[in-house]
Amino acid sequence: STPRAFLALDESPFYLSSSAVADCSQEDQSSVSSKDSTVEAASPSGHAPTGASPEGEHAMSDHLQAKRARVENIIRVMVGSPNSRQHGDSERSENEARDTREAREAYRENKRKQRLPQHQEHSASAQVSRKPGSSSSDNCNTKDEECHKLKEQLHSMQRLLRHLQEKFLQVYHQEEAEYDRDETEVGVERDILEESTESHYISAEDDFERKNNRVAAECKDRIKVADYLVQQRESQNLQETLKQELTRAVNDCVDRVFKNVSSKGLDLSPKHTGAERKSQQASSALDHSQAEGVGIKSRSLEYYESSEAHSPQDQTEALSLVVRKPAVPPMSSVTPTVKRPYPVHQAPFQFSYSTPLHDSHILEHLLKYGPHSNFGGLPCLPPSMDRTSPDSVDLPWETIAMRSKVTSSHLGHHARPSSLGGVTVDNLCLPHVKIECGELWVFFLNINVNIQEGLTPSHLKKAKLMFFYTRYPSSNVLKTFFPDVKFNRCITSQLIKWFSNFREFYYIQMEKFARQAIVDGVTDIKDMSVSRDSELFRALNMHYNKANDFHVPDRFLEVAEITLHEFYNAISATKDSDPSWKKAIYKVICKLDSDVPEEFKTSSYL
DNA sequence: CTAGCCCCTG
DNA sequence: CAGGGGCTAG
Repeated sequence: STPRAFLALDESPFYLSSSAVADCSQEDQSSVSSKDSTVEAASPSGHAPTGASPEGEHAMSDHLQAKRARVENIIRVMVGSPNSRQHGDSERSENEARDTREAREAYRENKRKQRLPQHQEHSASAQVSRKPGSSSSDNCNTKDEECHKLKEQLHSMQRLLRHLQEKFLQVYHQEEAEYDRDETEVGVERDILEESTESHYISAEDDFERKNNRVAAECKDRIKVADYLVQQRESQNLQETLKQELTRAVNDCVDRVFKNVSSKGLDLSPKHTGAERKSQQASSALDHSQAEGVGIKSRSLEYYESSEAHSPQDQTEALSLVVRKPAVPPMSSVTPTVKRPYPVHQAPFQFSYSTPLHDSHILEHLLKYGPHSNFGGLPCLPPSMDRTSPDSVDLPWETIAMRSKVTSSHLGHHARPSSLGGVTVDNLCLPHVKIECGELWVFFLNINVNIQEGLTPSHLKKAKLMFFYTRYPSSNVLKTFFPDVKFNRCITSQLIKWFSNFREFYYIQMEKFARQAIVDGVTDIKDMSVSRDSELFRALNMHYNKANDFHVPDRFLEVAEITLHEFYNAISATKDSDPSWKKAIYKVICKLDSDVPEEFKTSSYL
């Protein structure tokens, strides 16, 4: 396996969190508590000795040994006392073991300090994760659990980053005397460090988002300074090695997360043309889910290099994320891909805005105003919708959160310990840390944001298809058939409004065709049937099933025919002179509702 | 009073 | 399709 330097001690949080993720089926408490004991047992035996003790390394190749020597050199410089790095190259191998032990000891010291607060952090995050929007519906519990796991992973990564930053700052403070830098700046930096460690160690009730915000901001600032200091060093070697060895680890870490996520179906593909989107929607169509049920899997394999088989359910759920917020025009000539400032080998995270939005804008905004500010200042985002609704203030964030919801759930259900587990800190590219840190933060914050979506275009599509079964759905029906929607007054009335609009169109068509039949001289009702190739059906199908990818139930044809007859009879009897003549018809039609098939209950049926 | 429906308008 | 006004039932 990959060589593990002292920094690999920080793996333990990752093994920890990945095991927690793997155990996601367990209830929250057990997984949280078991995970600590797992670390206790696995960390000392598994990583530190193999990586650091001289005895167990005979099998190690020369290349790895050289690499390890370089890393340990870094360690010595970063951890050891100033005089310990004064010795020449000849003494180096002699002192190597000792220095490594010192480093390990120093790190253990560090780790001991972290252990206690770690518990607090976990329990705190557990509480926080439970809080948002999970009270009402049952399926929220699993999501919360999954969110919780991911939060723990984020915590772990934060600890890793923090540790790295602290190491850099140690170097920084050592060099203070030598370089005699500006006092104020130094003070500021020290304050930042103290403040951050404090806030992270005693943040039992600290808000998770706020922590993230601060971590990202501090990370930004401190890494800038640290980067500068590293460049100041005499040893170019050290600088290069540091960069490579340190950042690649974080990159790796991020990549693993993203890779894992993308393999779970999150839309991470670098670009999606409109045609691709359309084909996605087509292939995700309803008729695949039950009766016809073809080609679901092929699509996922086509887009994602997943080693796991996707169940159809997984796939359909993931696909719902492809849809965009209703406030934004769904299709734009511009590909809504966010470009990254750095080329990355992994698929970039993609926000689905109709206007190109550089993620640095998002980051900048986040760092300034935090996650719960709205994005009104960003020109590419639609203005917040209903300002009077308390929920809508955060809408732009929920837009982002839409993606992360399924992400978290998939991670929770299928995370493989191997993929997220062995994150080694043997690769760092310092200039990249800043952006990776920020993106990582944004990514996890997305997951953390309350799972609280508005109605999306795919919800609308689903509602239209449901109309083939029920013209007058009750609120309860709506709630049960849109389980991925957090219902509030606003959302409910919007859904009801949708069906009201559907009915309106439906009845208008009925009246129109009934009158047309009368004009055409139809005398016998039997001449007015509604079949799939009749003009009336085509009009209706075009409205409710535009993609024509759903098999309209026969019952709908019957109901339509009955409705047409009702209108025909009423008009023939000149009842339409009564201003409320339609009410009688409505009363008839509302009794013709049938049950919506169970398949529609799938949270992201489309 | 609120929820829900209808109607009309943009 | 959303907003808004009018209306009704509970």
